[in-house]
Amino acid sequence: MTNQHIAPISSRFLRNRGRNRLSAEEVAALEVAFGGVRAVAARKTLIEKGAPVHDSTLLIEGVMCRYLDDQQGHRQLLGVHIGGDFVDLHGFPLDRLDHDVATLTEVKIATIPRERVMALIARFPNLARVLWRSTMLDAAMHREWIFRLGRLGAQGRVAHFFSEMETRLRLAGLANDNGAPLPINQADVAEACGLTPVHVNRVLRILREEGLMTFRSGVIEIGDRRRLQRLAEFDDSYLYPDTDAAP
Amino acid sequence: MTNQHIAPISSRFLRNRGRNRLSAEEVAALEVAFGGVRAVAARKTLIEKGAPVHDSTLLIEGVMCRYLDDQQGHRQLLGVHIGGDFVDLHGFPLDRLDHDVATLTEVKIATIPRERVMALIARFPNLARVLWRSTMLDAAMHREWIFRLGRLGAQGRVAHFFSEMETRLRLAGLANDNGAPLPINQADVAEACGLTPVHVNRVLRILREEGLMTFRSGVIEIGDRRRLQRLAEFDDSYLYPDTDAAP
DNA sequence: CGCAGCCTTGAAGTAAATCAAGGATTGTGG
DNA sequence: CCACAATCCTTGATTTACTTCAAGGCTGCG
Repeated sequence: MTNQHIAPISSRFLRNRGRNRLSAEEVAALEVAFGGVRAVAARKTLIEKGAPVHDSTLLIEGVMCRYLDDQQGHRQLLGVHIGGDFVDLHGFPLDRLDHDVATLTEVKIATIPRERVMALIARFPNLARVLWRSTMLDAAMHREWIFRLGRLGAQGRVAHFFSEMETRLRLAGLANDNGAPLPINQADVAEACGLTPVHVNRVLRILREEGLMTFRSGVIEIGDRRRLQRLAEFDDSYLYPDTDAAP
Repeated sequence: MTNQHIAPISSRFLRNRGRNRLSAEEVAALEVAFGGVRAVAARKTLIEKGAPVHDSTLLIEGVMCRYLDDQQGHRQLLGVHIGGDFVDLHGFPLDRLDHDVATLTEVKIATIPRERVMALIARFPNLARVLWRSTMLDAAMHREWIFRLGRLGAQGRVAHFFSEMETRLRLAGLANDNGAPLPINQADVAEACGLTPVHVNRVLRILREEGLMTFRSGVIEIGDRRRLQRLAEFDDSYLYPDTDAAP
């Protein structure tokens, strides 16, 4: 099923998060609800904590993140988003956001005004379920991040982070034979894993020397998936790959 | 507004998570959808990871938790639930659960069969939004737990955990002048905060000696809320207290 | 060429884990 | 009502993983 022609904006969402769950009519209604596609530079905060939610933002291309700052201004990443993810859909039922949303790379995004989301889900109850489900997938990832930070050591955390990202990129159809492209730096990984950049660097060296994986120039390459996932205590079922992804 | 008479099962949910957002008709429909109230002993796993979701469970009284096990069987708590919380509503759009759900104390619960939830939200789109919103509040708490584990030291983590629980208990109308009752032990706190029980004990002693708070016999007492919240970097806005709680 | 951003490595310091032992509290059966 | 067990809490000594501080080396780009 190629949605690319009939749904240029939402095709990756459909593949990544909503596959086989929307009718042609629903896809068409969703597609026309978006405003135009917009480009945003890397390292820009798009939405500030506390801001009222007027739109929902779909990430089409690039990498974004959500984060909370601590008192010294150090970030804790709460999630990393890739093409096909809604980055602030959870703000729709909550009215305002409880954290910041920023770009990590240059991105292309499209937005839907809040009222149009309201109208869409009133007209298509099934679409409401698909959108709810998408926010629940983010919540499932949140839970796994809690596990990662609460129970794993530095090597496990980094291994888990990259296991998740590589799996998601693959499920979204964004990985290829050369690896999975994730153009972020070691400091970003540190902010995701609750570690210092220095220590992430040391951990990456160990993982590289052990042949488990490499992360160089923004590309993830898995060397030994089995051992990497054992170290990470990683089980992809929380990404619901069987019910949600490309075949 | 006292829902206790007209909605004996869902009254605390309404107060805690859905206040002023449901019509009398919606409340009545929700109330009759529940099966009977059931008691469960302390420290029982109610729902296992991977289990298909046939019902949604509302916690009426007592304390429950969600958790993931690591390879040595040590738990990481993902959330703690009090009266008025749905403990597995997120499983409704996801079909199966990605973690375990267990009781920490004796509890009273009520369940709604999945099909009835489907029928209810088809009939009352507003109820769908209120339920979605409730799951989004859990996600907001997840995010704060990620921050807690990723950016705070042991004292901050424990202070943050108890700040959250005390606030939630108060918003749910479950706290009183003697403090906020949370009948769990230090090992549970350790599993929530990603620490060892020994270290939680040491941290609690410091917090007690500094006059910030005490936690004894399952009761939280806040000594100096301002300083506790500064230590915890705690800001209650993620609990949406203005829009959601008792007046 | 020279600068900026990012990565890498070393040495010293520290927060929390681990290991170990006892003490308090609650509940229970004689 | 007391003996005893079970559970939970408390404290000390040692070890360890990660941070912090510091410096230098790549790589790509204007």
